[in-house]
Amino acid sequence: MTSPAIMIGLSAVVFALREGEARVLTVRPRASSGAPVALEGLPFGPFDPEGHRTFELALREFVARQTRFQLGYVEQLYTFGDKGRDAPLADLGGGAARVISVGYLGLAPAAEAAQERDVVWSDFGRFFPWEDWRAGRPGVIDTVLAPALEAWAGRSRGRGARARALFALDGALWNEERVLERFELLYEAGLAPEAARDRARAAGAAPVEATLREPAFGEPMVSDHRRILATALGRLRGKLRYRPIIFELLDETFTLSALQRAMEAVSGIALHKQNFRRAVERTGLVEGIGRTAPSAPGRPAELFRFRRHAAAARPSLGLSLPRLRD
Amino acid sequence: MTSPAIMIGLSAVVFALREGEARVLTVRPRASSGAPVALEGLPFGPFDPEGHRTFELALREFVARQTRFQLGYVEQLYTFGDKGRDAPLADLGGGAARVISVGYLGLAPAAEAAQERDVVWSDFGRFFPWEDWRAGRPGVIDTVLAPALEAWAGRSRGRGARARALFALDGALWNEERVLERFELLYEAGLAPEAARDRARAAGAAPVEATLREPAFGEPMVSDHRRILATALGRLRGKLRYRPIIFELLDETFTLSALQRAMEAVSGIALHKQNFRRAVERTGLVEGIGRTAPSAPGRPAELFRFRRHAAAARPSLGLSLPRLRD
DNA sequence: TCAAAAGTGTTATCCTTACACCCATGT
DNA sequence: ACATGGGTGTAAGGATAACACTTTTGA
Repeated sequence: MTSPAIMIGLSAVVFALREGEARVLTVRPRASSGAPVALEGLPFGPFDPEGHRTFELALREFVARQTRFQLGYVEQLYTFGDKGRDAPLADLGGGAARVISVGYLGLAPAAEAAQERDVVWSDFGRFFPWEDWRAGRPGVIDTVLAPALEAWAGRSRGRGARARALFALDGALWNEERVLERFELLYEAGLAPEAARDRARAAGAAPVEATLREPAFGEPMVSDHRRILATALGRLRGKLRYRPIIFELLDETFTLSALQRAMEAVSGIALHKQNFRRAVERTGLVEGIGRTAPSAPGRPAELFRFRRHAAAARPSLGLSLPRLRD
Repeated sequence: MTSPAIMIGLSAVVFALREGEARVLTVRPRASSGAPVALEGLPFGPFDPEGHRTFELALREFVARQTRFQLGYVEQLYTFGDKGRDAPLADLGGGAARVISVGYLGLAPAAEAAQERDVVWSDFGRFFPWEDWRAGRPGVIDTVLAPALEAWAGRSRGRGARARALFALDGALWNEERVLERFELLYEAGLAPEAARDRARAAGAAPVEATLREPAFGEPMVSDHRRILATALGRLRGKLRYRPIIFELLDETFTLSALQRAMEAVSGIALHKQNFRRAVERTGLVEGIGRTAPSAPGRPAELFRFRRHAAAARPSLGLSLPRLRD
């Protein structure tokens, strides 16, 4: 018997800011008939060992092809290889290939050219409604998630403790970086729609589409793309603190408020204005350019610029996230 | 024309403490004749998509088979897929397969069963002699590396600045986490023996063995294993600060000095005793157990234990690294 | 009694947090 | 003038870094 083929796929999580909000690039795949299918996914492409010298080059190329723009910052996230998760292009070549997908995080500057059809910028709140705490604790946590998780935990001490720590229940503190663990908990608890789909598929049943969906659990995505997205968001949030990475999302010049709004949009928490500014100043990562931003209601704000050479000297320096409220 | 096969390989960087020193598990491969070949490598095994449900299970299995012991903590590091790097098992199946290797970091407790022949614990100073600053700035940096890097940099401002920042030249501060960047710089500068080997291979020449080697550049390893090792060491050093991960390397009970020595061995820097202890206490991650360590020269030390449940509540809490000298 | 390692006290300084307040512009 | 957002001062508390010192054992 011959060993089954392995395919390598590349998945890209591309973040950018649009109108001050953090967005992800998603693709609405079309069935062969031309009709759009229900679920969105991440830009995804096969890795061709013949044509591609490195993963990163291959990724940049197919993202450019699918979305018509160039990525800036790119970093490898994780390689997903579990059996049992749904693999979108597994039967592309005719045989039943095992797909290993290498996930990448990409950051794009705010201003971007027009998109292709079927490639859209999606607010990530659609996929993780519980991750945005900028306007305070999201209601869905207490109204939907907490009861559902409690029911799942039952009398298991371990499950209960995990749920409480991850979703800030019973006075536990919110940790914005643990995006992946939260999603995995919801998956494990069977609350993520993907869990039911994968179970059905494993049992050999036809894929069940559009069962009644509770929006509080987030929109599902194709394959394990929501897991890859969660990995990317968690990684990016963690990196904000110790890499000057937020500037990859901003324009050449920006106001301090725009910088703060960008940090807030990505991290999902509200920041304390004065303390944030002081902390930014101390890092020496930005400098004022003596001009002010074009008209807006209120006092005009000074424009700043990222000091790339200062950052190169100390690449393990990010911005602190002074929380506004507890 | 048919697409060439892809093989997935798994590489393991397994760290443990032996006699207070940080060691890596390395394998001395044997040529088919039975004679040992020159270079060591990491434990490496092919991933069989048929037999293995997940990468991690496959990794644990083949490490157990090659080394006769079980891993504790395991985490994925990075997936290496560049063409041009040497791939050790590429011709196993007869054809010229492209090998993609998924690197893993594993941590093993100090006490371990006997090894197989050809599997040895190696001090990582052998591979990175410039990474151990516990006894002060390593001499090789100024005697060998600095001049060699300077010659390579020539009048290039960028190269010079990178070399100075990474190797703490001209008063720049040492950053113990940037292990990979330092190795990549040496590789790029052609100072790592692997660079010459890979160039020769790319040019179609027979592998050159045992050219005159400067020990200050570190012992080379098979394939790109030294790069994987550098990735692992850098990742582990970074993680010490924000995950209670050092305890994976210690016994059930340990003295505070042993804890400090472990942190020092991994991070490669000397720590300030009192400030380290105060910082450890503040975290609440350890508790005294009221007993003292068995006899040793000097005053007996109290034994401590890792408080696993305290760590579970705040998994993003590591130990600080208060430096002893600047 | 002395070497060796464990363990304690104390201070200056810096960073973080949390207040409350003033400034410049468009309408 | 006033709403709107930009920008500043200051003080308490905690963390860090840098000192030097005492304690308890085995040889």
